[in-house]
Amino acid sequence: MGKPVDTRLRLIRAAEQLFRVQGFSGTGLKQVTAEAKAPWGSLYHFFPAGKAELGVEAARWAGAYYAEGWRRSFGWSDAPGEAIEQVFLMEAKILEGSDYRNGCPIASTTLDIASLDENLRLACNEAFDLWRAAIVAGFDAHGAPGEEAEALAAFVLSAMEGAITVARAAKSPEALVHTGRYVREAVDRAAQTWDDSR
Amino acid sequence: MGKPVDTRLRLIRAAEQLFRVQGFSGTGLKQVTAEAKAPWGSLYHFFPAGKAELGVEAARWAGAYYAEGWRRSFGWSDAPGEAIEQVFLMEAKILEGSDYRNGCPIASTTLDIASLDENLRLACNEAFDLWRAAIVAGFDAHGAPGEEAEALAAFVLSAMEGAITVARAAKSPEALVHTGRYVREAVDRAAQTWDDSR
DNA sequence: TCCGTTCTGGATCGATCAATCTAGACACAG
DNA sequence: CTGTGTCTAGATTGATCGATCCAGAACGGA
Repeated sequence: MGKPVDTRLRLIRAAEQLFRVQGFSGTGLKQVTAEAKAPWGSLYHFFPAGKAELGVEAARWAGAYYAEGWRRSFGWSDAPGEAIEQVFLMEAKILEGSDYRNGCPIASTTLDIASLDENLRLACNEAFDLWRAAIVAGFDAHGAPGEEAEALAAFVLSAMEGAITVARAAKSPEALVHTGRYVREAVDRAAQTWDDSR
Repeated sequence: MGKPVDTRLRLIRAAEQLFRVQGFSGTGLKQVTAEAKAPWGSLYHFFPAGKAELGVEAARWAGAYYAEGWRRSFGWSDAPGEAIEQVFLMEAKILEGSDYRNGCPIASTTLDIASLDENLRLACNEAFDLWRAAIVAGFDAHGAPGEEAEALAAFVLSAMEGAITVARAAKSPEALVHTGRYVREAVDRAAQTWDDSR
């Protein structure tokens, strides 16, 4: 049982990485098996429904993995605004370190195929929702009212996704740096009204 | 000369519309010619370098077209923050009216191919830059300092692009509504410090 | 009118796509 | 040992991809 699960996970992770660079439609299944060093036959053994099923699993995996990253990030600072700005700056480092190839697999899958495949759209939405929930939890811990936490988290997530897109087109961290600063200010300003009963 | 220019433009606009829905890689050239009601041979007559050249022209067209939209939007209100929030709300209406298919052609092209084709990446960056410049001009008209106008415009553009992406995955205008409100507050707060010598 | 350029309309190509199918390797149960 | 189900390995398929090629229609100037 060690090998099979391993191969399945390697396929998912390879797909997720390729989707980040070149999107869902731009990624061939042969490329995925090559990247994962997995046999072609295994792909349809683990994902009988083919590419769409692999895409759903890749979205699920990315959703869970990066939600954990958001959760951890709130431990970086007592001020939620500062913690979130650090996420923007860290993302800028990741992009720079990959020559601006390493984007968001959920965003690229959403723009490629969310309008054509309802299952994939739902999987992408669930991933975004996990991230949004992780940000909401970070705000809740600082005593934010539920409604404001939800709206603010949607704003943080949207700003992050857009800044990554613009930064990749420009091959420059500027969009992430500037956006991170304004997002931080918005969060700080909102947090001033919360009763910080940590 | 009427017909040829017309066919060329129809191909560009058909490509731009299809890229919005299903991305660059997800769009076939045969689909473009069908949508444009243009003969297959004309495609390689007007765009000898093929799909990449068509993508560059589509990005250029969208860049110029929507830059004009940003410029007009600043006429909607004397307060730049309010004008920008209106753009977010109008975009929400556009998405709702197209069942969340009608996204941003530049964003989807960027995530699909910017890492693989340098010319297309530059074309996408130029489109984003035109939009950013249009927003900067709107801030300048209200007496914003140049450096702050640039940073704030990068933030506005990033937030808009990301909110569109998240809204499409969710098939809901919420991300655009919430993000628009926080962006408006950030712009209003910045604008208070400008000497409005209109 | 005639000629040359521009554009159209498809046939066609090799490559690549996602997907199917089968044969055998392998682990484990009895 | 034998039998059974899981996973591997890759050949193969039909469809579709982007791209090439060419014959001829349409147009405009001489």
